[in-house]
Amino acid sequence: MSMKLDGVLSDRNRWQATRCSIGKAMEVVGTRSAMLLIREAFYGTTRFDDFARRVGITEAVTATRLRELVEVGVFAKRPYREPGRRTRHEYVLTDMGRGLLPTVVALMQWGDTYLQDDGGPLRIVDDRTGSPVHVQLLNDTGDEVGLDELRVKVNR
Amino acid sequence: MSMKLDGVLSDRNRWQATRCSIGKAMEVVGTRSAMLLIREAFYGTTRFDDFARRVGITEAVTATRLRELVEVGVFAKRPYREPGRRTRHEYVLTDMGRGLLPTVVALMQWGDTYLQDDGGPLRIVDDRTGSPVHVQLLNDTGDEVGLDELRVKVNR
DNA sequence: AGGCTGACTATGGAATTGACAAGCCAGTGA
DNA sequence: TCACTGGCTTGTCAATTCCATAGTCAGCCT
Repeated sequence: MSMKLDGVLSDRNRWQATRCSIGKAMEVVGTRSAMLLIREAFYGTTRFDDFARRVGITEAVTATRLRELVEVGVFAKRPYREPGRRTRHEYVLTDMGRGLLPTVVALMQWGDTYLQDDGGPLRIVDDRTGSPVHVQLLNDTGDEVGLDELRVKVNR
Repeated sequence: MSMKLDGVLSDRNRWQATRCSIGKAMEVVGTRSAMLLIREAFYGTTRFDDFARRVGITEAVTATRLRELVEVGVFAKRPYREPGRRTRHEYVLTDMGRGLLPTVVALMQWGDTYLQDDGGPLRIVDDRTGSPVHVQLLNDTGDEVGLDELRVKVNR
């Protein structure tokens, strides 16, 4: 009922997950506001006020979080000018930010399944086929892999 | 460069994500300690002391977090008795907890790619084939779907 | 009876997160 | 020139998260 630990990892008392990517990731996007801002960006939002209003957090929190996320490279801040308007900045996801798509969809899928009575308010589908989209663990040949078939190895 | 919003959702100013599953999920597992405890459970840890020591958080935090996670149903607390020992409790992931596997692996994969210099310390492989495991967004026919091909619909 | 161990609980303090409210500033548009 | 607006910044306050240290408690072992 758990992953298999390989070689030197097999005695869990003899190693520490000091550089754990999960821990590092949580320090960057491990707040509600950060995750919701990223969700909102996936929905197409790019402007400060829209972020604050649509996510439902204060402008102060929005400013702080966006600044941090720009700093680590999840968002890029780009100048833009609507005709007859002065220059403003928009916040767009970088490659790094877009790399969070599986995480965000996985979280949403989990929330839909276990925290909502009715499967959740929204559904994500493939625009071409209309079929529902879900997050899965796959091996190289495209087969789904379950928890019991996972093995943790030391990299390299 | 973002998801498509369907029908009534298409004007992002006319609706609010009040029951957003991502927000709800983040309130349950949106702390570093919660996510690391769940990671640790995937590695096979079940006992209080082991959780605290291996994750590297204090016993106080461990107790609080495990209590909350048992309450929401991510962990189950089960009595066990080793021969010649008194009864203790172990913490095991429920179905709900195991449902977080894609989220945890997605986070790890993202951290490995964008927050580590060398791809991260650990690697998860399929125990049967030895091939690396990764998280992907798939439609019903098993084809990968990118951000631009996603459509958000109202559930019903 | 007394010690040991695993599993907590309690206390205090620092840092982070977030709400609410107010203020500021650079252009437009009138 | 003056109000307005989008886009922030600042200030205050409460709650949460985390660390460190110390203490408790049940029952098994001797």
